[in-house]
Amino acid sequence: MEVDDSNGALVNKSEGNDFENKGSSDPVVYQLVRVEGDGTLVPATEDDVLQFEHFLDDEKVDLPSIEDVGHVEEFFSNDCILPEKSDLEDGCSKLRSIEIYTQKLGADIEENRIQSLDDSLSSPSRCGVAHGHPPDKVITEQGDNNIAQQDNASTETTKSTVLNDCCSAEKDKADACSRHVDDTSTEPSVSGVNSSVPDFSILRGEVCLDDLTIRELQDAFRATFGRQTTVKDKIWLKRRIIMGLANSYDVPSSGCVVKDYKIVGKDAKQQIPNIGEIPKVGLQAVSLVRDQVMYPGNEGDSPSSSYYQSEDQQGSSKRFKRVPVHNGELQGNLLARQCTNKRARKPTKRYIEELSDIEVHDSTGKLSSPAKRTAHEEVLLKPRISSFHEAESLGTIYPTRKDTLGGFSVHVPYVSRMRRGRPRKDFISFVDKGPSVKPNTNRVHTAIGMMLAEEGEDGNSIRKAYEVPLTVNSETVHIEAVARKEVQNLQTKVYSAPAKPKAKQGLTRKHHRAWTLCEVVKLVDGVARYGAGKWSEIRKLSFSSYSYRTSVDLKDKWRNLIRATQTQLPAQKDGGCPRKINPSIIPIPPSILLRVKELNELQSQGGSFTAPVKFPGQSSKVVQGKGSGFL
DNA sequence: TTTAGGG
DNA sequence: CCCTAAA
Repeated sequence: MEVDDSNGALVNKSEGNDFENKGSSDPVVYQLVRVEGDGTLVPATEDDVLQFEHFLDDEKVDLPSIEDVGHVEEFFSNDCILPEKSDLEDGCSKLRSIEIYTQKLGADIEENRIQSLDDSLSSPSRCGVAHGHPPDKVITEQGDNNIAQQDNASTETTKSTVLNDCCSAEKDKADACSRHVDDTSTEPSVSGVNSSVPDFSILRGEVCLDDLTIRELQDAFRATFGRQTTVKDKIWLKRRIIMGLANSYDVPSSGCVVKDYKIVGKDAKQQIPNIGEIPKVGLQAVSLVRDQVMYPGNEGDSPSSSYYQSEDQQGSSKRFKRVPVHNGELQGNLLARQCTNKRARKPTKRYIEELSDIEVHDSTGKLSSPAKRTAHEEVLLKPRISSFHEAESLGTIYPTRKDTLGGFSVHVPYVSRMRRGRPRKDFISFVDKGPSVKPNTNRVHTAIGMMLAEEGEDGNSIRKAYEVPLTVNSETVHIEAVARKEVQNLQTKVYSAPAKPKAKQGLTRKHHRAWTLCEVVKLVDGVARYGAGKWSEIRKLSFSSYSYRTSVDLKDKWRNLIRATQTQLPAQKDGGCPRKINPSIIPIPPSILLRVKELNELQSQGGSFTAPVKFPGQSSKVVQGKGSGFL
């Protein structure tokens, strides 16, 4: 069931059992396990256990309400405990409770899922299944279930789960409508809302694809990959879905059951539980799943609930706090969090756009903003291949940074410099379909990347090359010219959207070039001659030989010089320089700084600009500065 | 395009 | 250095 992208985790491992109900007496114990990025299971640490412990306190007090589920979902999507069955002999009832709690969470999440589905109901064919079962009922029944389970557990230190095979009668209980929903979730998801007992078939990660119709398979495909498919080939669909679920390309096309990341034959279900893989922790068995719950998509709004977060433990633990928040508030909180995560920034127009984008999406009721925001955060935190799926499923495609060019594996959506405007559907599909679809383009892509990776003679070629197709750049070195062509090719091929001049992609950063004293002197000289602010003039006349210095650079440098005069000079007067002196950095000669200061004061206060007048005298000073032995 | 200014 | 807004 679990879709693991990069560093996430699979969800659970469970022995196949078909106990229909809680009456079962099969001894089951739960073990706390952390799922590492590579899919291996590691025994949970004390901290992990503690993290979940406080859930027990809340458990009976306030069960998550529908308003709460947004948060629950958030929690669930990040760090999940899911039941794991194994043959350990002893169990801790506390942790069992945790597991139970998770069950509730699962059910609640499902409720939420369906509710949001209902809210944003775009397809008339969908039914609000949640109506059939008021949340209270579900929760209550869950509670009953819990009690029974706990009793069982406390007496025999065993636990019976209510796991059902996905093809079992449990599923059949669902009416046609809910069935549809369930089917859509032939993949990582919590399901079985309308039944009083949580359907763990999905949680267990077992999926029967054989019984699905083409339409259902297509739904599952969409849920899995986040995009539509028109393929009607059942086998193909099955393969794709399973591949998507199992991250494997070696998949049989029929009779397959996705189980614990493994594809097993339908009949092989009863076979060997890979106990060996499960490190036994003294007490119990719970599988701690981080980062990886994918919610089944339903008619396009799937991505809204698919909610990946990759944050460190600290960040995740924050999420455990179950603060009852209304969805609206939740949005606000999350938004605020986003703001705090990002560097504080003045709300420029663009920023406002970004924010309002979220709002817009919210207003659609599709709840796509969380996912989008997630993508934002995630991208900033940790590049993950999965981002593409997210983005794709959102219908919003994030551009990637330069490292993209080497190949798909290094595509890193870079949101903060995100392309605005319409999503590049083509690009995503291109990415998704992989090299086989458009191998030519891919090769070109790579080739360009490699070519551009070579630094041009002035060190700016990379950047320029990328900018060229988008802006008009008069300076063109050879490599740039070639690159322009190719990149434009790419643009038309890959990004079918017309390249707006403004749609610059901050793919690369200009090669940093330390300012030499000579340059500084020229700059100061130029300022003295033409006046501060005439940067383009200074550049033309004084920096003609430094093609890599733009007028903006000059302006920035001058600003820095001004700052230096305001800080460095007094400090030098004080005598002691508290900071370590980096020998590789040549301090700007005080004489020059002094002149900068003079120029600045003169030009800023003087109002009427008379810089040229000062030129001769300053020039001589510069000579002095040069001769003062700083270089 | 250039300049000014925040990040 | 980057990114924008404004001129």
